[in-house]
Amino acid sequence: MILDGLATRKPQQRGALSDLKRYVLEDSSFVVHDLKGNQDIAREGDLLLHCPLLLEGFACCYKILECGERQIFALHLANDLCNLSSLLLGHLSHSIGTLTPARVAFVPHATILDWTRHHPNRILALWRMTLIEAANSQEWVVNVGRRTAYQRTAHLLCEFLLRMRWAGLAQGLTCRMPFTQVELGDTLGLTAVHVNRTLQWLRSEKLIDLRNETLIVHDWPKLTLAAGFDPAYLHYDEAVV
Amino acid sequence: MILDGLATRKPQQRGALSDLKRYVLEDSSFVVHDLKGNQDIAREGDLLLHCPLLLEGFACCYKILECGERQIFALHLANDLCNLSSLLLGHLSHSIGTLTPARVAFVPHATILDWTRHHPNRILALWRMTLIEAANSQEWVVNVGRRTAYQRTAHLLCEFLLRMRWAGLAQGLTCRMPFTQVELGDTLGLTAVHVNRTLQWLRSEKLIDLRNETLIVHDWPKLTLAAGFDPAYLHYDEAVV
DNA sequence: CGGAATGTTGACCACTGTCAAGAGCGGTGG
DNA sequence: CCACCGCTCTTGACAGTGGTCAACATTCCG
Repeated sequence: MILDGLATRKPQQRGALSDLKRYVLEDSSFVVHDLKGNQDIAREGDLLLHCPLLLEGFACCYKILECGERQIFALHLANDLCNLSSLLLGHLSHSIGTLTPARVAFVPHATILDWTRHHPNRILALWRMTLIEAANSQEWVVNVGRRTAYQRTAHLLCEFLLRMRWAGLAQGLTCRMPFTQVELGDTLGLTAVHVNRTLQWLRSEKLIDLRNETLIVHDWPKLTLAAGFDPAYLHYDEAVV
Repeated sequence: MILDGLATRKPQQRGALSDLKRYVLEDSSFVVHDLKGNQDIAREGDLLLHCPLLLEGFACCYKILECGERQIFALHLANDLCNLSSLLLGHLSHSIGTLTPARVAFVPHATILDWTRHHPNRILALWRMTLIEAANSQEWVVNVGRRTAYQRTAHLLCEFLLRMRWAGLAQGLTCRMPFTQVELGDTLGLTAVHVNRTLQWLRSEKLIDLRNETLIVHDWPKLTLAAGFDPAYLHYDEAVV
């Protein structure tokens, strides 16, 4: 049943990521930065020696094209590890930036590697996390490649609400969503003007409300239907949280 | 320099994947299937107990929408391991299918896990491989989200030729590319009709030729320029091949 | 040789982008 | 406290990229 995903879930620590987070916070080798909105955490081409762990706020992964256009392909909520690829891959092939004021812990690679030492399962947990991110990007290709603006926008809202709920950051069908329409456009592969039109359409259909940085879903079943949303790709049950 | 990526490379075995392949072929626990074109290797929702290793031919990862449209988000050449996610993630969130007649070895998860036993670096090599795939999907989001049909098509051709070269499957600026325009459309998020128009445009600009299942690039610098192609996201230097 | 799949072309259309102007809103400084 | 400025949202007119549909050509293959 399509409502399954909305089943109440304990937002508490339940997996490897919270364990890693505890480990990191005990160690004192990380640095915390308070950033404003719209600031880069890391840039394409950078050679990172630490992984950004988002403690508060919202961040995203993006690329900028020659022509100056931006495409966001991943949103990060509080508690997300924003980039694990630098652990193994060398130069970043994308940028990472904040969308709102944010608090970011820069965790040295060495700390993460220490945490995995003698615990093969922990490596697998991190690997699993990157696999889930890959599945997310793949769904996003489908979204941008084959869905209309209306479906695509609905899809983003479904995904966002669900992730916020899982993170314990939603109340019922309501959650904070403090992004400008330009930022939503950069995520959806649309212009801000068209995001505006699409949101109004979704509102006029009584599916959602998105105002004052707050998302309210009025009709989850219809929204998921309109979006063609199937949360399987989020692999929540297997997530490391 | 943008031509760097074209530097001649030894296509031979040079990394973990060839090592894994050798290991697998010595073991006899895998099964080889000969498939026709357009056949599924695995379907969304399947619970795999083995990883498909493509020995010959071309395959792809894709999803089908409710409306029946297909989006391909990854192409696989001979020697590619088509899906590592089943090793850690349970039910497949996408389908895998052949594009041409193909020979596929189904390698039991256990065999792969055996191969990693006592070799932590091998786990990292596989993990790195999945990270590179994730970077590929991310670039593809940018492609589909922000580039025009013309740029996007040029980009696919750049990526494809480069990967074929690295796999030792190209001669100079020529390689096999036996896909229908419908399949290219499913990859590019375009209709077959528009793929046709776009390819003709690229041909009229003397950048490429794509006929008889053969891709010929006439002007690599102009093609990469038109595409805004930067091969960094392919992480070739770090690939496990 | 004949039928199916694929490629090609043209006419037409609509989804989404572009441009421009104005409204609302919050922050800052005089 | 008010004026002003900048950012975001909103709206409308218009344009163009890419989709749809349909017919026909070509290639492939049994």
